[in-house]
Amino acid sequence: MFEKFQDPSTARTFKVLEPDDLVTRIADQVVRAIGDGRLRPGEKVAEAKLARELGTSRAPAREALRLLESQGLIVSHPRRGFFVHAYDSKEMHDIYDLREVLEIHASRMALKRITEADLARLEAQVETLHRLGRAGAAQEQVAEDYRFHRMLCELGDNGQILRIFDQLATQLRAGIAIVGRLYDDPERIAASHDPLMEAIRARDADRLEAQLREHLADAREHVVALYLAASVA
Amino acid sequence: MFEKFQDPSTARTFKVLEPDDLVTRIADQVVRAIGDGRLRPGEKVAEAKLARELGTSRAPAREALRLLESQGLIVSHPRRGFFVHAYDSKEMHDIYDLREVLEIHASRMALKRITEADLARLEAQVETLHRLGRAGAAQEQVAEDYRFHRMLCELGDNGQILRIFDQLATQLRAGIAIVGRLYDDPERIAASHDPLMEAIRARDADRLEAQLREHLADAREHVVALYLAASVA
DNA sequence: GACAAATCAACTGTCGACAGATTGTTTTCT
DNA sequence: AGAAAACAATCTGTCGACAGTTGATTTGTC
Repeated sequence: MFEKFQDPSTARTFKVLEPDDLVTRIADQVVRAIGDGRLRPGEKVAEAKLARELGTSRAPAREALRLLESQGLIVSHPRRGFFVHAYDSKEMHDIYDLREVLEIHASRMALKRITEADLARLEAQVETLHRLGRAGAAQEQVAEDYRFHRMLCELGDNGQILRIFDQLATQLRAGIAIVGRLYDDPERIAASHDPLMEAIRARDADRLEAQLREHLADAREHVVALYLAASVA
Repeated sequence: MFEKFQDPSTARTFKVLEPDDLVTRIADQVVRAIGDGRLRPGEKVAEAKLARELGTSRAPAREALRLLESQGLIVSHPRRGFFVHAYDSKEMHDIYDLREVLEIHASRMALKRITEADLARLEAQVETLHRLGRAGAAQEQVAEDYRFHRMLCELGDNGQILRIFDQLATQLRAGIAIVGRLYDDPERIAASHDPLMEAIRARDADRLEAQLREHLADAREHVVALYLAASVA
């Protein structure tokens, strides 16, 4: 359900043909609905209604909701149904806190083994951010921003960390979309990645850690504030 | 499905009555089966067969497997079924690596706010470990060991980290049970927690970090080695 | 008019069924 | 005998159905 953030580095001649995975597609619909505000935090997501609207039976709809529940985006109350997780500020804070820890650890590992080719890919990604920044394409920039950070985690070469990163990313989507709509300065966002790249290029782990902390603290502030505003409104 | 590791600190007069959650109970059965070797890593877990044997319909069996999949204990190949995740040594290493990062971070946070009452609870838990060690009750000691580490994470007061810790714990159960059977010196295990407690009592974060690294490296070594032995055998 | 009981529509948990896919086995052909 | 093809058994993905709940609405009582 997360194609945008998936690994583009695996060089294959042919793409693996996924049998149309109904569950994944339904989950994707729900994530999207939450992302663009059709589903508000706290709102009920009835599996029966969801299935009816999508023209499927309840079984796959239910599975999709369970999947999202396991990622934290949905919560369920037995016999009562599924609801969009309404994060409070503490929870949003916790998510970013965890993200910070993971990303710093992964990137430290990454610096130990990063190749020139990896560096080039990261540079290219930052360049993409700048391009989207100049174009003012905030929505897409958010996705590419995540991709940059995901690449960094990937280079850390720990599958579990990558798995959790993706879970966090899913949870943050609710906030991301909002931020994407409201961020006023995409060029600043792009520019904020330059110091990270410098530290990476210099292979200076301590500097990178410091920069990441700053970078993420900034993102956290924006997302938390805007997410909460959207929840209440 | 994880009662043993759940938070015992929440003081309630009455326990919340969970409606008999079939899914949870089925998942628990599967975890247990993996834990005590009835299901081997890599083995197929057919939802149809599982449902038949448990006397339920396929729907809840399927959901239980999906749940475990989201925790990483089960993997699924579309249209082919579910299988017990056969971890390789790299994956086991990754799990412990992540666990180390999380636990160190959580316990650093914990030290900042730990109260005398918390300290007493931790001490009591270590005492339990010693008691079980002297009794040679390896199996139960493993569970209580986890509980100690979970308490530490809990004191870090980050719900996300706790959530991930539980996911990791589920994944490690496969290895845990084996270790529980094979560990030769439960008293040594218990004793290995003493230096941790000392660092905590002294509120010395750096010392605690060093001790945790050592402590976990030790556990990792045992679990990885024994898990792999069991997979091949 | 406010509150409690009765009513009702919609939903969840679970089930059994069916079509198509997959795997393992038997049969057929070379 | 060995490879290929046909077959059988089993399983997955999806569906529609039914009973028991839940939350909302209406009705009835003071």
